[in-house]
Amino acid sequence: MSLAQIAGLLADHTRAVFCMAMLDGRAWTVGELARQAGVAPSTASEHLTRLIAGGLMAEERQGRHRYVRLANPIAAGLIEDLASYAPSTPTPPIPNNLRASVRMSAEARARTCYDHLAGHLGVAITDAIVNRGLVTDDMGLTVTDAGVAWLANLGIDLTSLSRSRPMVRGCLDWTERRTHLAGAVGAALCRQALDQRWVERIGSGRALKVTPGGQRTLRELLGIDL
Amino acid sequence: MSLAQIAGLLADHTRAVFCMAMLDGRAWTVGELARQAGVAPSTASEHLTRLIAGGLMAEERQGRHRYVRLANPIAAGLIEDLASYAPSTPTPPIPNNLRASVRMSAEARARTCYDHLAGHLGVAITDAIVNRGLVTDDMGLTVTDAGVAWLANLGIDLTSLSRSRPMVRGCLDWTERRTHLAGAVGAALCRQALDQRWVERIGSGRALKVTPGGQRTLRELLGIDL
DNA sequence: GCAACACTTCGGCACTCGCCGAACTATGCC
DNA sequence: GGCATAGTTCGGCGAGTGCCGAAGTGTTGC
Repeated sequence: MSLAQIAGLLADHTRAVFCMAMLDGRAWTVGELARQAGVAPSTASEHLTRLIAGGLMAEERQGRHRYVRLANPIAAGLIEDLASYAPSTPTPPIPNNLRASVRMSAEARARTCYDHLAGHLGVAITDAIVNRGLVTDDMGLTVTDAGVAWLANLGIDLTSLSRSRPMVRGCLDWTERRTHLAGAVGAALCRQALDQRWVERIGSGRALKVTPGGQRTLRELLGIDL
Repeated sequence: MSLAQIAGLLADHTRAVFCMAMLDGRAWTVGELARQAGVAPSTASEHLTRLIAGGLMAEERQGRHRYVRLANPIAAGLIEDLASYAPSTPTPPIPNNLRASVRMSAEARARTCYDHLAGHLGVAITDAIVNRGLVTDDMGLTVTDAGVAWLANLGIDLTSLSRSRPMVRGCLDWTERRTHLAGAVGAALCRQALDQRWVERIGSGRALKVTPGGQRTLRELLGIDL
């Protein structure tokens, strides 16, 4: 596998849609992805076979379903990096029925994006963190000293986080069309939010709901009123 | 520009060769790159126009020359990330005359690769650092606690380094066909090596020579005998 | 066993893309 | 001015790629 071949895997519109969809960290079936991208299942199947052969995705077969997800966090980071370098306006999928519409509005409020928080909640948290000077945005996002202290206060120790990925990175939010916080700190905050029950998963998807305790905590910590 | 379009820029073998060449951080002319990749100047010219239009490269015209270099460190990081995800064996360029041959063997000994150390020296330092347990290589390179202390002793404070890029990352060395140390720590070490005169630039290229003082220091710090 | 379903394989079509050489423009050197 | 050099533009060729629908495989549920 050469650089050109890896890039070639991401250089197709349909495969790129697959990758962006799978950035939520979940495993998708062939049919779901085909619908998401608007192509025939046969086409989707062939694309996924290539993505898996290239090591970007991993599969898990269960009965007549083939679940596909991103192979590892490094692959996810690669796709996030490329996506954030492309100053495109991502197009949100258009819900084609009532159930999809309800799910989408739930996801627009709060959801996970691979391993961090996205949606209105994710952007609100990011805004608050930047406005309070915990993270600055000159020449790429960077945690400030105040931010290090703030995170330590939450029980998140920067030095114990993975040093093989950026501490903070912007990730484009396709419902808000704004940047939300990704990277090691974004992931740690998301883990914290789930562990401390600031948010809870709705069903099995990526949608989240903020608990009453979470609303209180977010107001105290960051002055966020949802 | 969409994810697929950015990836498409890197998805061609010839353009990938251009990118890898420019990872040394220098500005190259169209003709140099054409020779490097083994294509006609007309082909190279078209490729470079596309890379520049896509924002990955920047150009600077001087007389009848058109110098092209990576647009910014983010683009360089993107290419490094993709390259390190692809476990390929990069092909070193073949020198076609004596002067090129001399320059290449100097570069094979020690050179810069974008903002860190490469060549025999870069790999030797990386090996020593890994062997001494300052950096581990399970699931992506990571600085150990011992490594944090060792770097602090050198005057490199991890918490003051850019938090918007990985602390350590592997970067494939095409003369050694091995991995050398990149990322924020790789860059800091390179800066240190130049500031403290462990190494000096030979001429205006990317080749470096190790000073007598540098040899002593490397032996004391890492047990490296060159 | 049979029907419904999820997925895969295959053949074929349309299209794009990379490449070259030839002709052309612009610059530098004498 | 005249010639060599660096780079660009263009037409055309061949290879590769994405797409689909039809047919086939394997699983689930009745």
